[in-house]
Amino acid sequence: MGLSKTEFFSVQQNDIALFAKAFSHPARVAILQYLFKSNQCICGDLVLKIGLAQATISQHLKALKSMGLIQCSIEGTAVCYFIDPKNWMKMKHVLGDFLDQDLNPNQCCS
Amino acid sequence: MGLSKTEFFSVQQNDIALFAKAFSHPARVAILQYLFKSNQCICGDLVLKIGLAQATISQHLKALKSMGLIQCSIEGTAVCYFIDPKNWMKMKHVLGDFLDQDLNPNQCCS
DNA sequence: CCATTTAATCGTAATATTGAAATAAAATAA
DNA sequence: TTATTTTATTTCAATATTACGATTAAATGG
Repeated sequence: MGLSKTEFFSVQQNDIALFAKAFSHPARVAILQYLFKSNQCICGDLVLKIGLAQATISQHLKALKSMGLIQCSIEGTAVCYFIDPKNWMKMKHVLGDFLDQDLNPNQCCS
Repeated sequence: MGLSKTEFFSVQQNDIALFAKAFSHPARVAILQYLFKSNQCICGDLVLKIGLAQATISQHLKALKSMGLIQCSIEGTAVCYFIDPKNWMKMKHVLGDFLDQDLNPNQCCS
């Protein structure tokens, strides 16, 4: 039905899925990498850098902002975006704990 | 248009997005967590454990398999799924490098 | 052979995502 | 005020994802 049954899952499982969704589009990955490299940027920088339309970049920025991974401050006519360090760390822990699961050494399908 | 412009992005950026997409649904997170805990399982176990329909679980398993994160072996009428340790490690490195980016200590939006 | 068990696939409906043109909004500059 | 710059929003089209009932397929047991 196109609607995830989130009520079937734990808060942690839904959190992992939500953070992963933030990175599930290469444009959002590119935006975050650019923000890490340049420390901050405006929407127009990303339009030039990435090549997607302004409306599209703005939409991806809105998505990243609503997930809390980036913040912005208004500077005249420009809007300056930057990584939210606190939520980036939170995301790192949530996803890190999941990725760092180790395989059980027991034999499989015995 | 509903079609990601993958050609605008690097192989690495697309890889990160593809692996993240594997985790972007809580059912797939739950499946992987269960596989880590139990080492292996069959589709029917997950149907009971998670509560989604058999066809739905089967679809999520197919997605995880096509991304290389899990493998399976046929055991009579059952199909036994397990984590692919090699690709799990590869994914961990690809995503880990991205997540471990550090913030530049310089002042933002100066 | 036929029934049972288990999973994959097909078909379909509902919803979400992606992309961009057009427009609106908000701040500044002249 | 008017023009310019920059970004956000609206709207729409195309495609993808999620979910599940129904069916099919494949192996085993009787």
